[in-house]
Amino acid sequence: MRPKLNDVAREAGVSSTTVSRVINNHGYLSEKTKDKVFEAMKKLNYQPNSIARSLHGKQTNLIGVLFSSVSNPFFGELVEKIENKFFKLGYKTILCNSADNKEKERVYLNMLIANQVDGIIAGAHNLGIKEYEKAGLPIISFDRYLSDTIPIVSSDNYQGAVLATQELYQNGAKSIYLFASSQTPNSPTDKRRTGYLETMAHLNLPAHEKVISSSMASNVKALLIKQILTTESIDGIFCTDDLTALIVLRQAKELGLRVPQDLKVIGYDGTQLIQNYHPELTTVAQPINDMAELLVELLLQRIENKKSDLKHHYILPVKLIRNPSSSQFC
Amino acid sequence: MRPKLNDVAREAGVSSTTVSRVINNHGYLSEKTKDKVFEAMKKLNYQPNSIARSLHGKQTNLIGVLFSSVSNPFFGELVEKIENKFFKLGYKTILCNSADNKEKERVYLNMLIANQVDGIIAGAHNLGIKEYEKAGLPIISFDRYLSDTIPIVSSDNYQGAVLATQELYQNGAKSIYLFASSQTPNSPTDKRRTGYLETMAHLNLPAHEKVISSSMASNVKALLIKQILTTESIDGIFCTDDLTALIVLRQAKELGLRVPQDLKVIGYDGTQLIQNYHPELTTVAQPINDMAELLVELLLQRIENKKSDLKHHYILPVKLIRNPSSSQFC
DNA sequence: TATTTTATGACGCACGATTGACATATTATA
DNA sequence: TATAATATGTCAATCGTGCGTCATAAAATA
Repeated sequence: MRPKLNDVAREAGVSSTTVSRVINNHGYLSEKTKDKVFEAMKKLNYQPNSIARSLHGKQTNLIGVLFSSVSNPFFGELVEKIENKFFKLGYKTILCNSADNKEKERVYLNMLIANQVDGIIAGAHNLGIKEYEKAGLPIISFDRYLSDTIPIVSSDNYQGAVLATQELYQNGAKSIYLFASSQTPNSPTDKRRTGYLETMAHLNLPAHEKVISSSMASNVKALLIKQILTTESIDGIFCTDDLTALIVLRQAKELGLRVPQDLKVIGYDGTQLIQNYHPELTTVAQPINDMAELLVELLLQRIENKKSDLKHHYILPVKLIRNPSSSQFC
Repeated sequence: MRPKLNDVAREAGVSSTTVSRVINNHGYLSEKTKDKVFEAMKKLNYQPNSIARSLHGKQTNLIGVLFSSVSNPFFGELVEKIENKFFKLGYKTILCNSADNKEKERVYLNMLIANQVDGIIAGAHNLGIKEYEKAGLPIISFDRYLSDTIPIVSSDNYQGAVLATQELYQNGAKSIYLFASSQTPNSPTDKRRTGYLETMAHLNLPAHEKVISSSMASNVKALLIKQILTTESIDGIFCTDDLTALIVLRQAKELGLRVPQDLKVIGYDGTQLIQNYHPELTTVAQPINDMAELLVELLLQRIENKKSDLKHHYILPVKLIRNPSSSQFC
């Protein structure tokens, strides 16, 4: 049996009240008793039961972090940053991978409520608004509209798409395609789409969109992309995520297309993984660290002061990362 | 205020005892009252407070999952699988990224104890054995020895190294190097090292080891690797992780070395990410899903039956994944 | 009709820690 | 010395649920 507060009291030869006071640094305490208590705690290897504390007080210091999948490097890196920052502030992170499954997301949400988490970072969005609202918890959303009262943190998807499209154009591409990973309105990809479309219109170039669904297996993606590359006349592609861009590069290579001479490719996300292991890929980097920082900060503000009025949408700037070796693509 | 059991009772017009009975399906209950109660629960959007339940009962249904970093794709994929499997069984996962920081790992461990987790999957190992032992909790270790009482799950690191080395040899490599990501005894990398060394000895070939520390920044790694490739005469490299292998491939390309004619490279881990986006890399794939499955299953056995005698070491088979396009490397 | 089974309520303790109200010492200060 | 500040103890309530014990009543069965 794990030692309890009373055991520590007995060991230290003081009352349980005193032990509690020492732990919470509450009221008058002499150095002597403090030392005695700490020593007893150490000797018994005592850890206050935070379940019991949570039941009494209000906070559990638990945060629910809900994303579709940490095996996607972008989310993996984001979640890691979030987890780190919360940890430094004394919060623990319950990880939830919804796998883009509505039912799973609902069950997770209820579980988080049942576990009295202090707040939620929502990065998986298949549920309706109501479900999140009825949670009655501080929530910050990553990159998607949930409701008018739930703040959103995202990078500047629109501007990122503009940058990407312009970059392709300025490097000589004329037949520029968009390879989008989804078609959901309200999704970040959709704003990237808008940015692309408007830039193309501005440049008086015809837009071409292809959906490379993120739910497809990568070999299916590869096949589809290969087919598109052979059928259509393309000299520039803006992929709404880096992993798709990698497939494009590979298929282009297999088809004997020279990059960047014949085909220019630009990705999106700019994870550390891509920057480290695929520096050849020009990409629009989201400020993963800054976004994590802001998500955490805003959620804490909401937790500490429910009515603190936050802006509804926080948009952080993106950064174009060019292939370092010359100004070329790939 | 979140509704409590009493509120549901009032709403349903029954006693709180009855509500508790309905929730826990305990004792005699008529369909009528059950329905009334469920309806009231739905109406009030009631979720039993699992904090309170945990305090009363024994289990919290929380599992601590302690790894160094989920932003590493291998751990990301493993953690995701683990989380999924636990979720299906009604357990929640507290994610801890120790970042290979001893102090952080210790704080995390204490935090998990304080939170009364039912058990721990330990995949970050910088602490001494004692700290884990004094936790007095069911623990299963991933890939490293912690103590005689803590079971280990790992893939067959030795055999994987043998396979890798033999593969290089059978494809004509004679001057085969080991690029190891660390030098820690007891670590999985060390068993891969042993496998390499013994195979080389068996083949009557001289062994060459280089440490490419995982703590190095990737551009530093790249520089170091480039330097090794230019200085030494190498025609085969066994990297103890895939990401390092990717750097090797890139540097080889930059140096004009033809792969696989001039240099054969083989990696280790075989994540879905690598298989999907770098099918050209021959690698030794660890059975990520099976390992996750086993870790979860063993921990649950320990939780349900403390004294259940498990084997001390479970070694799962690895699989060589060759570049599908012909039998070539890269 | 007598007895068992089924269905519900009322009550209270337990889980482990926090906290406030009071009481009582021991020091320190006026 | 009288008063205040400091230091500790006792006691009890509280957080939300689970569950055992009793009691009671209706329905089902003997």
